[in-house]
Amino acid sequence: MLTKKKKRWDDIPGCSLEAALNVIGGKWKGVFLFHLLDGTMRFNELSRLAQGASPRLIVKQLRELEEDGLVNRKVYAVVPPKVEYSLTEEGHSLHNILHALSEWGDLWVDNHPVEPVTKP
Amino acid sequence: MLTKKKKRWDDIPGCSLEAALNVIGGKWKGVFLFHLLDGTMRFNELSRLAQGASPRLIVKQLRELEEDGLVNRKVYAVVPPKVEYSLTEEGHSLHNILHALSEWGDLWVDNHPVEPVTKP
DNA sequence: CAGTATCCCGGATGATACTG
DNA sequence: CAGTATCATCCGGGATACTG
Repeated sequence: MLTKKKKRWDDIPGCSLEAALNVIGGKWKGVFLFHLLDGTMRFNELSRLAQGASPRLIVKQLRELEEDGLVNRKVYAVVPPKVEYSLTEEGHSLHNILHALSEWGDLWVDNHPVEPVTKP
Repeated sequence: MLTKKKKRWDDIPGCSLEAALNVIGGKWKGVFLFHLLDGTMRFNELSRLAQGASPRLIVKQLRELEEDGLVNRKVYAVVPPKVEYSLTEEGHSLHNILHALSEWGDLWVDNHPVEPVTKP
């Protein structure tokens, strides 16, 4: 019998670049990974980063990052609950890429001012 | 009066990293950009890279890349039609990032073998 | 060759409410 | 605090056919 887990990158088109983007490209994944570079964070802190996102989505993104081996989830058996998220070694291996993306995005945003443009 | 163009990164959460991922994160954008690093390509060549994608999607991705200033589209007034796509300077500025992503993706895929796993 | 034009679906995301 | 549960929605993307 086969257990075939549905992976988001099942459809790898032979291109590892696609795989990479699938792993870090989720809605808030970049932001989470980037901020986790600085240390562990709790669920609430991450929530605050993802302004306006519902807990559901946040959990989903974090679970996927966990499944993909980029993030650790440590649950403390206390009440009220406490859960800490941190990067795995593999997660930290994204350090350079995440910073590069951030810097590139910075420049790009500068060079591509968001319209509106006032029209006479 | 204001003209407000709907941008895919309208919802920038203050994080330039998100912006970057939104720009290069489309289904085939990474692949297209990566291969365009090596030179200009025609529509058909790009289509072949995106195995199984419908022309509609391909056009859409290319148009977005064009709008975002990463890709040039040069139309030759000949018949049969000939259109060449190439990277702008801004597109080329992604060189390092694209290669880094590709390499990282390579490693990651190696370390995360796709199931299925045979179960006794 | 390099696209358009339609129709359509499913997964990704949102909103709201509830709980161990 | 850190989530689940449920319902609703949106739109990225697929399939197919047609054209200058």
